[in-house]
Amino acid sequence: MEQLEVMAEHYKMLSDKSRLTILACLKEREMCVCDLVEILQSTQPNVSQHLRKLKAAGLVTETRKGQWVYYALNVSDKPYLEETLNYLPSFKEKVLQVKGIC
Amino acid sequence: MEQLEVMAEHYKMLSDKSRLTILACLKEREMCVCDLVEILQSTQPNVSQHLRKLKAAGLVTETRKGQWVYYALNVSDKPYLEETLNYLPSFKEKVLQVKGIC
DNA sequence: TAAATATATAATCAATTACTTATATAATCA
DNA sequence: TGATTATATAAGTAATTGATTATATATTTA
Repeated sequence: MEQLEVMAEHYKMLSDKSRLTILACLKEREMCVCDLVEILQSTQPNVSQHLRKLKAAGLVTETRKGQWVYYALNVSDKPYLEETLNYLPSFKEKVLQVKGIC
Repeated sequence: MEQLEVMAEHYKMLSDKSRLTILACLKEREMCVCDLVEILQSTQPNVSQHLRKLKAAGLVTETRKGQWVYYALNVSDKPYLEETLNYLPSFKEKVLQVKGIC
């Protein structure tokens, strides 16, 4: 797939409020699904499906840790994404609030 | 509308290959619809509709010059877009090729 | 091993999307 | 003024999207 198509696919990942929120949270630290369900105030399948898309597009990586699956941001090789994500509003506070729930 | 929603809407404008191409061209200079139809190898209504969306989202401005309507990039007040658009491949050559057709 | 917890997947559905074709509007020119 | 050129709008359509509900899988713990 050519460069513009890849970029378009990546930007599509940023074109949804839920996914932007997920990415903003993952900027703070890696998080498990239930953390994100809590922050997004959404359902587990909904969050899982957004994470699946982000993973398929290569924007996040997945690591199972026992019962939990942690997702981490993976944009260091995509500078046009990394830069633009720096402009997302901070979710530091909300991320701190769910710290330790899981 | 809140910040994340606005950003999501803007990124949605970048999530389509045709619109990314249009934006890459407008980085070079303002262009009329028929210029862009030529470069995109698409139809006039198709290009017009993409431009309408870009205009509605505030990413381009429109100026009629006689018979032609010129569109120009309008992202200087959206730094998270301006930066990321710098990573688009250059369309300088293709833009030069259509110069003077209209 | 059975129950509980965390996550993934599948099916469904309403809404949105990009494109096409046809037509309307606007400006220029003969 | 009528024809031509440039652009916009509208209607139709197939494909995609995000969300929901139901169910399956995987891991831990009692």
